[in-house]
Amino acid sequence: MVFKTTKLRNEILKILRRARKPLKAYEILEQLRKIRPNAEPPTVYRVLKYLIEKDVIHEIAHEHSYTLCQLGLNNADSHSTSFLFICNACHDVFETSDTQLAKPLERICEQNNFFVNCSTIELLGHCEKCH
Amino acid sequence: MVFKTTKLRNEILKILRRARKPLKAYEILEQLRKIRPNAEPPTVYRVLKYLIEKDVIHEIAHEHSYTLCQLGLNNADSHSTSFLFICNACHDVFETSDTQLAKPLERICEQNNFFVNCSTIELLGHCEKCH
DNA sequence: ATATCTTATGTTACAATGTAACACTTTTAG
DNA sequence: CTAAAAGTGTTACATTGTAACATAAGATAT
Repeated sequence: MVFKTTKLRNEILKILRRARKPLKAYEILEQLRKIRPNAEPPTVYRVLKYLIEKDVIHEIAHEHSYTLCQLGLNNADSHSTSFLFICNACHDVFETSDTQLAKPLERICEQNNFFVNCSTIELLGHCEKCH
Repeated sequence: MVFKTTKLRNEILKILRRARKPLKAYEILEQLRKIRPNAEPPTVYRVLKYLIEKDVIHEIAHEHSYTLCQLGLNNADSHSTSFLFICNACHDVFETSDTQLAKPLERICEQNNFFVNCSTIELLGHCEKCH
């Protein structure tokens, strides 16, 4: 699975990197239009889809937002699992990873005859500040 | 956390039960209109929100759909974790639960000072048929 | 190097999903 | 019984995402 870089993809990655937090597709579009004034939604969504497939970014489904995978690992490193903590109050998201969950998760999938692609797990609740 | 039943809520629960699969909000609305012809989106979304809070149904964020919690347990039973297997190909969803993940998940949350509400975990991949 | 094929992007138009705000009704608690 | 709270009706709209077709850029073979 080769990752092919293009001008547009780099621009969007740069926007996500600069943001230091998850962005919504239309927030990315807004930024992108500063350098590409006639950008439209499909421009953004197509790149997002590609970057998700390549495990470069995560979709945060519960928040309709997108963020760089903050960890050095990607899913080639199948011995770790990514967790996204999503605060229902302030909507902060932060990512961590753990190596001890991989085995049991693998077992659960096997038991259920399921073949996981992406084991980024979204946990909903409250962060320390909002608790 | 008391669950209060009403006519409307029961109607929507019945629709979800009959469906035997996750439904989208507008699919629920469509069904509901057969008995409540002037139902509107907020009617559905408000009930869904309530039922999610009460852990009676799950939102399947990656699919924009909603399903009855198929398991006898709810989150009062904090010793088990729900998993939703979502097939990226046929979009089938099925639920299972596991008791061995609860402890390590708890640890991860504690280590990150995070207070989980809902630990229903969506796993994306392919089901046996589509693999 | 050029014709061809594939991948990426531009563009238009729209579909699908979800919510704010206010009115009205029903239920609950004192 | 009355006031407050919870639930529902209704309108209007905001947000999120995509289909479909056109054009451009990059890769491949001869």
